[in-house]
Amino acid sequence: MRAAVKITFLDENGEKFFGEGPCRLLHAVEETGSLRAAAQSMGMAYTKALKILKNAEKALGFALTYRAAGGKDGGGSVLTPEGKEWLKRYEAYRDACIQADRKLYLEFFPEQR
Amino acid sequence: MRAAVKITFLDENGEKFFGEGPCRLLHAVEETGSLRAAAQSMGMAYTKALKILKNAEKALGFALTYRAAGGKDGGGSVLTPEGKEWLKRYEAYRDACIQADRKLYLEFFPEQR
DNA sequence: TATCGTTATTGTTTTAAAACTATAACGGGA
DNA sequence: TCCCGTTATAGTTTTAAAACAATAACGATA
Repeated sequence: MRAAVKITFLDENGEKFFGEGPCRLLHAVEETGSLRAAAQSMGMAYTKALKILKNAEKALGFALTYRAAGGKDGGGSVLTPEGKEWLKRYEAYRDACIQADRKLYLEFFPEQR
Repeated sequence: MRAAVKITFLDENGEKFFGEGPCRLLHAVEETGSLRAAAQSMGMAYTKALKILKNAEKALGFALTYRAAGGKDGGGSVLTPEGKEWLKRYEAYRDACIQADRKLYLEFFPEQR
């Protein structure tokens, strides 16, 4: 038995717009340079990946990725500077929460390992 | 914008078996004395409520409720002593996590609210 | 101007969770 | 022995999310 902690960001309407899914998606975009390839690498439909990004960018008020169609290789997607910064802060906060909650777990459930 | 933290307990197979839903359900059972009435008060199907309890009890290895059919009022459900104790510890741990994570939020996102 | 692999949009199909329905069994008490 | 409202179980129907499919537009390059 163990406890899992999940951090999710909500907009002013209480709607989720960022969590582990979008986080992993952004990393995949960084690695592949393409939203389509990123979605595919996660076993996610492209339409869903695009929806996730548009939704998050709308809530945040800035672009997480710069997406371009056309060009020599057909186009592609890259993280914006703001996107990189947001991703870093999200992960730092998430990890701090996980660490803090794990410590609390040992206090509240000392008999569990 | 705000961050929400969700605490979930997983069994050895990584399957969720306890979180806010089951927690609220147990409180409703305490208040109503009936699993059926508890489910109804939450707008939840009885079959789902029963499934939740059986699943959690199996993972924990002890009964959260004592359920009886028949008798003067048709029967009913009450929390076992172990169920009350588990509920109390879950809520205490959950609240400690929420408080710790809220404090961290102010550190990592000081410009928000 | 034709080609390429993207981004973007729309509509359909699958799928899995939840809700719903029906029915049996329980067991005190009238 | 019958009645009551509950627990318990099995099967069906709804519903919402996700996956899938099809198509248009983009724009640098040859």
